[in-house]
Amino acid sequence: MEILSSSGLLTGLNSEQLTAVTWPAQPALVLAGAGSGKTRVLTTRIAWLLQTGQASVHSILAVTFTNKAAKEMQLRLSALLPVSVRAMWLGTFHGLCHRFLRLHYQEAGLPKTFQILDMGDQLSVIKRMLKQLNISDEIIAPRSLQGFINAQKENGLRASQLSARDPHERQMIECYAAYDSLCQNEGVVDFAELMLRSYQILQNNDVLRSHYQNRFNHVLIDEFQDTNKLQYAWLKLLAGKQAAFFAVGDDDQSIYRFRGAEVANMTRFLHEFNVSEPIRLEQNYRSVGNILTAANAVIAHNASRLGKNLRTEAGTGEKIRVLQAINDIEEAQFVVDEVKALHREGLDYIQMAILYRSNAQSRVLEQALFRAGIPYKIYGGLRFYERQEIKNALAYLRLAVNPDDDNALLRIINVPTRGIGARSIENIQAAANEANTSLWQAATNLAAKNSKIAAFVRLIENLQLQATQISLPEIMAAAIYDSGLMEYYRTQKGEQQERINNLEELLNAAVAFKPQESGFEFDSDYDPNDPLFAVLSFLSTASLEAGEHQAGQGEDALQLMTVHAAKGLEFDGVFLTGLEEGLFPSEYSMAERDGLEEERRLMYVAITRARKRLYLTMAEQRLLHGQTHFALPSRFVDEIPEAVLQYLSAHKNSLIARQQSTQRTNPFHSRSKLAETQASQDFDGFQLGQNVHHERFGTGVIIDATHKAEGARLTINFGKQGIKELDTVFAKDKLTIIS
DNA sequence: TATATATATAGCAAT
DNA sequence: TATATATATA
Repeated sequence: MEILSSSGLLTGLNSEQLTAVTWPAQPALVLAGAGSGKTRVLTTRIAWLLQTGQASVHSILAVTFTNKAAKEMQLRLSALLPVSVRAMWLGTFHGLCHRFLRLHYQEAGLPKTFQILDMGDQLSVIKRMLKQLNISDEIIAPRSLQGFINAQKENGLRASQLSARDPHERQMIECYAAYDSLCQNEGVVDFAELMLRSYQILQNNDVLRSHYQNRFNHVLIDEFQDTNKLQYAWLKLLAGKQAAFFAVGDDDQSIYRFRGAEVANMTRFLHEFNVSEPIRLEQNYRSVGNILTAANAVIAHNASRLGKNLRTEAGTGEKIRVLQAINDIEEAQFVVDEVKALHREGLDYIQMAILYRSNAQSRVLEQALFRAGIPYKIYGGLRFYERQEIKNALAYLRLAVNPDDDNALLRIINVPTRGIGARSIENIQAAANEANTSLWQAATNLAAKNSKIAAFVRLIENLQLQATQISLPEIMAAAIYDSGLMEYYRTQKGEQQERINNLEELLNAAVAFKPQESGFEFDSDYDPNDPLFAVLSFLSTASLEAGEHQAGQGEDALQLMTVHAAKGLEFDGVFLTGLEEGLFPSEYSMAERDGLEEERRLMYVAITRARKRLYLTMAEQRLLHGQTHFALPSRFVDEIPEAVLQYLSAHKNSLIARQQSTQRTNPFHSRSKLAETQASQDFDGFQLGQNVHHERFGTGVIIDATHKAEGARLTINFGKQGIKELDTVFAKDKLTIIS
């Protein structure tokens, strides 16, 4: 073991990890369980390849899904070895494709200043296009078209490669084609287009393809289970015949099917690369035994798995605490009380997280935390770069560098209001259609006749000029102040201080921005001293890292996020909230094929975030979208062995272990008084929120009811049996009220 | 043309 | 709940 002793790199690795890290230059699939040291394996392998001279920084392609993960790897790598990480192609799929397209914009048929559409931008382009084509929302819903287009692109398919099975689908495909040509005219690309465009260039351009295939001899991919068809194809194309394809993933943590991820890529990989057996990392360094028992038990309910069982050398630890609250407010209060108690015992807030299935659930928690004066930080939700004032300010900049961006123009032509109303905009659009030009071009033509349009044109022309002359922060300031945007928010009534602060924050971000660190590759075409270079990098970073902007980092604050956002993170204490049927698993998932398995994997991810202490909480009643919902505890809680659970009840801030129920199926059969009074309207002898038993469907809860001419119609959630609608006229004697 | 108010309508996870 | 659209009125 010469290498071992000569280098500190490999010390401390267990034998599974060592096998993975020092795997020869051959394809490998590493099946890495949660908390098994996956990131460590990846970074150590890269360092080892570099140190032993098997690879150079130029010959490595390393891909992650989030910017956070990419930065983490950069950081750890530079701690291991003094390498120039910037020269390495290490980044997210979208970040690397963006870099590629900026480098090869000519081959890609894109303008040098092309801009990126985020989901919101994409939706407005689609709406605008549908209006232009005179297609109403009822015939094609903008959101469904958006989903359709993205799904096709993620499968690597252009409109021309699709065939329709019915007239509606034919229209969707026509819209897809129209959308693509609109984007092309306006010089904008959406997220999926970044990938597809890069892929197609590599596929069609022999020179470029062989250049990159010769260059990369090691291709490493993290979170492989979340790759979609196109991403996998892109990786294979870049790897070529001779590169070593090193894939790390966990099929049990595949939670992005809704955006095209295919777990099947893992088995496909094994087959296509002739890998007989994956390398399994099953030693968990994160959680105590009880938590792992729960995670293993839950995930065992899934049928399609590669198979893996986590083990730990830590003790069993505490039991997992379970609480069912009367409603969402009480649930939040319980969490707050527990957080306070744990903090008093010496646990830092930053070591605790509250997780939930959907962002809408954060509100109640936030209020309770705010009242209690606990510092907290929310991830996700409305991100910094998605706020309207930020998007408005950036739209000025986008228009300045790329005047064909109609979306940007429409966004701010009358923000702040400058007398260009709906009528004037229609005129501009008509003129643009007539002459087949961009809106900007049409506006400049109309400026002679309309003084208000003329003023707007002058404003933008001035910004355009500045974009070639002055520095990024100065241009940003011009976009915010000269446009009148800041003044607009200052004089608007209502609480606009937040928006003003955000605009100032945006200015700070522009001052602090370092284009060299933005993952932009230097090319002879770009002069790093050219302000345009900085503006383009800044705008792209804003689109690609919309969520990463974080104020007050390093502060001791409780972490709030969705389970999706929590993937890859770990905390000493985790509160998993809203564990109710219909919410988690979500009701949408139940209608989809294999939807439940995906939700279960999500549950698995959630459980395995916790190191020492885990709480599972749920509410009998909660307010969602302004309506009261009733639900049973999530089936996933039932899937955890009772031996590792401890049921609690919340009473005046003190916890009393609830008498353990002998009924395995429903430990929560006592109903609260409050819930009853709030749902006391009578429906032929039944009430909302009541637990009932049906001879065929088992135990369920009444979630909705309507009066009928005779009797009433009840909507009952029977958990595993699904949601059923029953008429009391027929079903009355089959139903017994049990609470 | 700009603004205020009323009413309908869809609603999950995120690079 | 948030957002879009319609309608009224200055």
